[in-house]
Amino acid sequence: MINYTNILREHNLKATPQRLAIADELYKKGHISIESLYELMVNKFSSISLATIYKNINLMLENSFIQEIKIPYSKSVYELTQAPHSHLACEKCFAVEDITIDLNSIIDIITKESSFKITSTNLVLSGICENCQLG
Amino acid sequence: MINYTNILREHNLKATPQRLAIADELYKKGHISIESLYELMVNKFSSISLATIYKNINLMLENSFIQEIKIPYSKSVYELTQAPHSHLACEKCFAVEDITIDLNSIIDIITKESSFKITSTNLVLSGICENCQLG
DNA sequence: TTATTAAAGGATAAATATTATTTTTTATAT
DNA sequence: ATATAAAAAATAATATTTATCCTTTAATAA
Repeated sequence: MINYTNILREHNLKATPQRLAIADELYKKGHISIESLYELMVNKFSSISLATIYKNINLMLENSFIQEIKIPYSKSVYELTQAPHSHLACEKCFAVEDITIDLNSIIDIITKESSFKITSTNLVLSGICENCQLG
Repeated sequence: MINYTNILREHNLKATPQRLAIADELYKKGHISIESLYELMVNKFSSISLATIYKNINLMLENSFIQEIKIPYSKSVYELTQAPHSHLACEKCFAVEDITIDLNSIIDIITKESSFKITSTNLVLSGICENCQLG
């Protein structure tokens, strides 16, 4: 179990128990939606407010402690900030997996062909995950 | 000016004046958010209801007449359904451009390396558009 | 054409989702 | 240990999206 106290502080976020719990859930689950996170947090802090979830998610986003991943035909999920990577989104069970894909060649081509200056990439590949292919 | 009557009907959508106007705006603007679309439509149909916008957008999505594009740190925009393609999103002026990128090699690699069955791709490249680089 | 009918639009209420406000509590630096 | 700025809790307020109900209309066929 990782202690996120210092990592939170490095992102200018006070290390409150609620935030440590959010970080811990994000670490354990990998990707969580707002509503799932709220349900998980209520188990740990019975009196936690939904507003606290939103305020923390927004602050964590602003301070780049977490990232939002927008999924087609589904709700956004959030993850701890890591090295840039892409995502696999299962259309059946809505699970989200990380995947590292080298997009540099694509960026190079676009940079040469157009005048658009790319600063970040967001790639979500939708389909059916291994588990759902079996069932 | 394209007449979308038949195209709407092919998607099992009645060709009402409101829908023809929505199609026309999507064609002209390329990508529009819900609120922008509502503003544009009020100019043409002063008594149009916001619910009509939502109902039509949802129906058009269900019938694949349009697509939703989820943009990082911004609101979704909608476009007429075309051949699959990717998007360039300007972080400054929030304009969205279409761009055709061949992602087949990437899909092939993932298909070989993992058990995930990819059915569609969603790539949004964020950055600064040509216009905003000048200003 | 006109009549019929299922569907769409308008108005508005209701439900969800998100943000703001106020007071109480707490993490952190001194 | 104390002071203080920030966070949490408890709402209230907004914003966004969907549902409802009644009226109007597009599509179909006689």
